[in-house]
Amino acid sequence: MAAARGQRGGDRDVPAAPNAAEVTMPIPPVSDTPMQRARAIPEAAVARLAVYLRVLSGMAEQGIVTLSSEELAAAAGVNSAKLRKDLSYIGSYGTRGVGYEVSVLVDQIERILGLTRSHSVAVVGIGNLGHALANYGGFPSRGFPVAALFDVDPDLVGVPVGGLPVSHIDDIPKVCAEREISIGVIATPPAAAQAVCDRLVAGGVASIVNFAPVVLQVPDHVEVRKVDLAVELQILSFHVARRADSMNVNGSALGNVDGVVIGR
Amino acid sequence: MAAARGQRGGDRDVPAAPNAAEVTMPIPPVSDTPMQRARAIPEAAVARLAVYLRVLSGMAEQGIVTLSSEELAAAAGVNSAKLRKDLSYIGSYGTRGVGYEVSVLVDQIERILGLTRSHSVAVVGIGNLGHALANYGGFPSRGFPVAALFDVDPDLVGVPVGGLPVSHIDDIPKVCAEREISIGVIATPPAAAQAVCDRLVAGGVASIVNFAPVVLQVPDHVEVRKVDLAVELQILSFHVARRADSMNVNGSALGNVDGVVIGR
DNA sequence: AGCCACTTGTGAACGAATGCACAAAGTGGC
DNA sequence: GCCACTTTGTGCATTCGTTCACAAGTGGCT
Repeated sequence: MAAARGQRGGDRDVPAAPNAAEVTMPIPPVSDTPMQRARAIPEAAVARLAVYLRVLSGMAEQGIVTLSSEELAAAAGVNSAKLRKDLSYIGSYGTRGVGYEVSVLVDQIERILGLTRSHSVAVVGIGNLGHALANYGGFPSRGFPVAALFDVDPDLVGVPVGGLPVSHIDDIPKVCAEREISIGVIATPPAAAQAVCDRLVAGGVASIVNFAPVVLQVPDHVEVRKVDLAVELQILSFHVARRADSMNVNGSALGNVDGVVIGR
Repeated sequence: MAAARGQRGGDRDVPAAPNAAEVTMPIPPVSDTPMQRARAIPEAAVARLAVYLRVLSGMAEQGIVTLSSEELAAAAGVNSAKLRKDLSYIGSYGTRGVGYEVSVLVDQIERILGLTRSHSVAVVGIGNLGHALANYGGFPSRGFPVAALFDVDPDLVGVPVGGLPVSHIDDIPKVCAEREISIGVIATPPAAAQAVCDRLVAGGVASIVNFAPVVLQVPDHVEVRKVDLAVELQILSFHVARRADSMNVNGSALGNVDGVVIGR
């Protein structure tokens, strides 16, 4: 509804679909963390920081050295106050009257997001989606090398996909431990997802991205992020219905019979 | 951190990267909406309703007729109070002392989410991901028939993918209008995304799912949901870093040298 | 019929996230 | 060296979302 309307999450996010939560680090009355200022960064802000980082990388490539919160906010699709607040969670790296230096922000956001180390990723389920993920060049370049692939299909095991041979899902715990996988991506059919998840956890993986339309049950120390296209579509559907309703209510559905509105 | 820990959004909630917002329908002092009670349903609740719907469908297939909020909540990975509140937004369809009838809930959630009509989907960008989406059987069966495919590549135009011939992206506005596409899915490389988005909008599409890692600029009446794997990975990376930090702080990193923690 | 055990639906308290508005801090011009 | 201008960083009010806790209803049992 705001002027600068961006996108939502998925909540993500939530949503987008956000099971809200603070990322507070209780850190009892122990002194303060020596380096890494990093106190309580709201979950939502973390997601946005990742977006800022991408926008900033693009800016850096274009040779932009300095920019104001207003400019960055516009490019990231958020309002400038929110942007400044988000940045303030990670420290004070701007110069009043001037703005921010792109390279500094990039460095700091990378530091906070833990991108100074690289995190090996395992993809489980080499179907259409798994293939796409295994071949996608965007991750290795951003510090997320795909270091293991798994599938049940015996015909697929051993076959290299995107330069990496596929292993059998029974070997998930062993291989994950060996290759120090930190993030598991589940791209299997729904029925297999929970079993795969359990094996990933057994292999020491504590971070999972789940593309399967299932609610995974995991121990407390494991973090799951869900990506569910069906849910996204249904959320959009809801808003379509909402819009249609409001038109019917204040009468005069602007000439659209039912369904898609063509004009505006 | 709660006991029943589920997943987050992609807010996409957060998600994932959620630009929070109410779904309030101002509906001035006009009487009350005649049918469709549907007043202000929080964005986050809508995302969860979609999840409940999926869980409930599974239950229905298993022949479950009735269940309590507690049971459904457990299966959906949320706490039961939240679940009941979410359901209360759409009306009172439970029976005190007994619980909910699965089929009733399914019907009502489908009604609220606008799933009584089907919504035609267009997929733009028939690369690895686009292929996966075009072939994925999960959407048609849930009321989201894929009715158009687009790509720039002339070699691909005309070729049927998943039974549907690919059209050229220049024809997006025309084809979308003709086939009454209500949802566009962008699966192109980042550089092409904004142009594709503009054409979808020109074709009357007011709901977009964007897989390209770009912030799309759209007019106010268009709704964009972003699905960004890189962001998801970075959020997980953040939490990994957080966890590692806290271990170093209260001393005694349980025998892990640096990086992945194997035990627990 | 009356009581008991159970489960929903929701008011109200709490907590998190957003947006506003301004003081603080720096720059460049004169 | 001072002033006018710009832009950050943040306290505060507000809005949005989650959780608690309990009254109100329902079915089963005696």
